[in-house]
Amino acid sequence: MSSSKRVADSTVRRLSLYLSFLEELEQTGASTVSSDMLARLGGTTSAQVRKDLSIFGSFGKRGLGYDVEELTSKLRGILGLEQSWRVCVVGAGKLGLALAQYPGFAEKGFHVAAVYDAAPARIGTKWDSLTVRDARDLAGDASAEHFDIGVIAVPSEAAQSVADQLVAAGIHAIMNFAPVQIIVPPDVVTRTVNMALEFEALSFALANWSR
Amino acid sequence: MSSSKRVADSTVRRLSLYLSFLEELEQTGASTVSSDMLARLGGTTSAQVRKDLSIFGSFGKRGLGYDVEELTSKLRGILGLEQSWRVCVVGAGKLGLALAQYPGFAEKGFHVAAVYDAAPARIGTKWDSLTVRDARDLAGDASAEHFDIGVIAVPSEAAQSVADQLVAAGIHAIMNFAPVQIIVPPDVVTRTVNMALEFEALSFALANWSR
DNA sequence: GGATGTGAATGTCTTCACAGCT
DNA sequence: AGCTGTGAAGACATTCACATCC
Repeated sequence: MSSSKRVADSTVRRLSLYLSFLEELEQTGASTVSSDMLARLGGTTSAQVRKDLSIFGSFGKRGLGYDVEELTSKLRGILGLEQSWRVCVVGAGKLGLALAQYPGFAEKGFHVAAVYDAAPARIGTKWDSLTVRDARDLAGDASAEHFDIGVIAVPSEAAQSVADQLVAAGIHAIMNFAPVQIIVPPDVVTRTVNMALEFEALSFALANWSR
Repeated sequence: MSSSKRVADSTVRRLSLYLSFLEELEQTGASTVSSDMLARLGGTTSAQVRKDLSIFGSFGKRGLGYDVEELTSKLRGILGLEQSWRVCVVGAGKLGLALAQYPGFAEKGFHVAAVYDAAPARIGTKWDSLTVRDARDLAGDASAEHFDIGVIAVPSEAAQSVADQLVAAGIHAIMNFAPVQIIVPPDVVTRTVNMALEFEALSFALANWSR
């Protein structure tokens, strides 16, 4: 329960995966699921599944497994998906657009409340119900609109400066899509999704295929 | 050299990061760099940097550090970025489009050679110099065009089936952007970029902020 | 019987600290 | 003196294996 132990990143990722399987299972009408089943779907071991879940409590019944509906809801709670988060996207290029419009995003409770850009040509553009705002208004808007998550979808050169603005605006969680490392104060959480990095990892694997 | 030791994923990611810093440094004209400098830029420790590099050889000079140009080229070699890889993208939606057109992609040696889609409405569409092909031609084209990397940019439901087709076409490296786990034979490398997962990790951090 | 929850053992990655080269 | 390269120690994550409960 909101324990003080630091939870490993890999654990959180797996919990997310388990949740997505559980949501599929719910559709099929399955009422119960074993750690072994979840492990198979997620490419881990049953022991791993049980360890992951045991960090947060005892959700299963020995001899039976886990109740699909109950575990789903527990995981949603743990991952903070019961509530809806207010997201502001900075950078109204292709990526920003894709994010703001991606439907699976809103479904999971990530509500894109605003989009900002610095380029005059983009400011004022309408996307569905959103109008691209002037990036300079970010700090002012933030206090009233209380954004939870800031998304950086600008070119590398501008990324750190945007991060600084987001932090100054009181945002404590940043998702960074620019392929650079971002520096933030310790009370701000950052994740960087760096596609170049991912492709280079594939390249490495191919180049060293000879093992 | 091309040793048989398994290299940790986290190490490969950091090598990628170091490389991108080195490329920046080259611009500034710096001729030498210390592990401590690289560590600062990449958010690790100097010991970590040295360990990472030492897996592949001794590239530095004691008392001096690393030669920027030399290390850059070594890392390119290790990551397989000296050669250019032939990429085929399956799924001509927003994401596929963004990838095919992203300039930094070609710069790094990832050459998008073909784009496929199953929807008749999209087949034949032209993007720059690329024409969207019929997904059913994938297997046939592959033998002649020798794709190195396949990119899955289709909805979840279709992802596994596309993966199977890529594998059947003789492709050994797959980058998956669908938010599902993909199953492939052991001689095929996969990486999944799952944005939902990343956002849920942020959500988790926010929800457990109370530490 | 069947499957969970969990200490103990194992394995993997990171950090320390220092010898050794320039 | 300065900074690398690396064995040893430490921290962390995963797997084993079994007592425990349905």
